[in-house]
Amino acid sequence: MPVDPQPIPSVWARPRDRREQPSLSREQIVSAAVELLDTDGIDALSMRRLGTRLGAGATSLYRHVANKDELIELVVDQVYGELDIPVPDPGTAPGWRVLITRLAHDMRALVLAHPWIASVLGGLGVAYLGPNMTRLSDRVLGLFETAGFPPDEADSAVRVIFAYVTGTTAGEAAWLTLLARSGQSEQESLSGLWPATEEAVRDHPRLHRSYEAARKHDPAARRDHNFAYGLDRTLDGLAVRLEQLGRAGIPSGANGTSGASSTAGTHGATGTHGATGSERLSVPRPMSHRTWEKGRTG
Amino acid sequence: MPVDPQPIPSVWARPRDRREQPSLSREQIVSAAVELLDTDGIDALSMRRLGTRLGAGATSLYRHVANKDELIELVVDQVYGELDIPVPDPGTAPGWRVLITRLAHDMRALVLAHPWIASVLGGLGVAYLGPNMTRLSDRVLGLFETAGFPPDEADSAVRVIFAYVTGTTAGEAAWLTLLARSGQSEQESLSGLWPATEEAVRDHPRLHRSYEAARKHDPAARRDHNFAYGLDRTLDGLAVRLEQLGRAGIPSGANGTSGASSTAGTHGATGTHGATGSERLSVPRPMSHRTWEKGRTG
DNA sequence: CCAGCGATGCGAACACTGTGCTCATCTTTT
DNA sequence: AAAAGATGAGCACAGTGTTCGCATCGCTGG
Repeated sequence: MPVDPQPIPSVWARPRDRREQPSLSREQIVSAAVELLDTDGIDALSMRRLGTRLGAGATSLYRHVANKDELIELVVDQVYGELDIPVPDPGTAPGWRVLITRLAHDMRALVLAHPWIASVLGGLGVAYLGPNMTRLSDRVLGLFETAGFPPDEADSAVRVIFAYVTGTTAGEAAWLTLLARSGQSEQESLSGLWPATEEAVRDHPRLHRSYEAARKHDPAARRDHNFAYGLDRTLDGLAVRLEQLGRAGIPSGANGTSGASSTAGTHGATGTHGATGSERLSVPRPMSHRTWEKGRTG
Repeated sequence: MPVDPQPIPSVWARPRDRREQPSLSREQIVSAAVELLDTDGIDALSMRRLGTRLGAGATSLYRHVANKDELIELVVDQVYGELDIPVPDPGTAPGWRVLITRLAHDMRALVLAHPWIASVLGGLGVAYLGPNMTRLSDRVLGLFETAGFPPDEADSAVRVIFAYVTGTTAGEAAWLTLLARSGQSEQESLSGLWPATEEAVRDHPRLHRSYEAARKHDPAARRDHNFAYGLDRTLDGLAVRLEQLGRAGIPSGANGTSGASSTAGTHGATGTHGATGSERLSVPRPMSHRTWEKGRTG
């Protein structure tokens, strides 16, 4: 139910207070919040608990932070600030692929070190205008541009790896959170879940075999492997595109090495391409599902 | 603070009641919950509201559902049930790429139709043993296997596109939720956010230019394009791998066409990433940043 | 030096939340 | 018909985010 129009609330849109460093600063609050989140998880973050943790009353925090949502925006940006981002150094040794690989692994490590981020990423606006997030985006954008992506496409490329990393790590983080809550080891938990798993995959032979095979390996190592595997595939895909672009900017048509690649390099129009007959797929087609008439409010 | 070991709670691990269809059934509850979520969003889902919506008392629901978390597990699986999954039909017309593309677009449409899923995906366990989720996984697994992936690798391949799709759509869904809450159109919201955006990207010329360029296009079309672009890149990457596999099952090493592709085809060890010496990155390492010593209030 | 004043901290209060406990009612089985 | 068990609902409890009004602190101007 759409309310009457009002500007979207965001920390970064709201002007800061005049006073820069009062006795209890915004920075202290978000740092304490991160600490609390890291030690006790997302459910433990309440304004009251955070207040007492700071030796302050619960409601005092509202002098420095408008909302709990706003606090979380700040907290997320602070955590992203822990990343050191590879600078695009044109011409010198480490290629874009190495740098992006390193960054992706660092981002994963970051999320796994603060698993509560997973619970929060999907709930908060994507308007990530925080200073650390913008810095990250800008640098990676530059990295892709020096790698050879035209400026308007580099943005799309950045989104691809960000999507992959957050998609994978969100699932991992959720699992790790569940694990921490149960107090069991990863092996123990999986063993405890095994009967239910076996029951659930009874009618799905392929999945059953997959789970069975996975059972024989160390879970953490398996997650590491899966992440690296998917990252390599994604980077392969970007490399293919880069190769296409390198061949004198031919946007579509004859593909030399890989499978059919469809999307054109510019916005707005879908690409025409080889003989796979999937041109409509580059653009959202109206889904033929009963899902549609249900929820579309706007 | 690990609690003493206790089995991980999951709906699918708990035995169902003997009684199959009582007057107020579990199915009714989750259907009503989906309805409530679709119309009023995630914040509107409370047990009391859901109860009154069903003409029942609030606490009556606990006879059929153990938790709110459990309810959400059920709700998510029900929504995933709306997907019709392409069956792997070996030899016949539509190739794996077309089928996966269609499925990915369907999954995106599904999440966008139920944007609250984004708020919930990261918070809930990955132990998706729900019947619809297992069915989906099994079919897609089969699809990749018939495409040419060896069984132990197909699982990793499935994860790649799932990660990409959920990663992208989670961000989109969060944005759409924010939008719906504000009651503005996408254009209006972006315009209202523009001053803050310009301020935030002031010191980041590349990002600034990117935002500026994006401003000239229809936001929804841009999101569509970005999704299709990333999906094509991801599929390109998988196609490359498939090609490698096709060349007589060389698991790693000599790459013919694309950039360095490294990960070995088997589980158990993380891939060696060329000469970067980044093996420590596969495991969460403590970050070395200024963020750390800040919040030490004690 | 002191008055003033805005910025800050905080207790009480409000409208909610998820959920355990208890008891009445209803359905099914013996 | 009687016994047994499943189901619905009210009450209560411990929390939650957030607002409001009041007390207090530190700094500024006279």
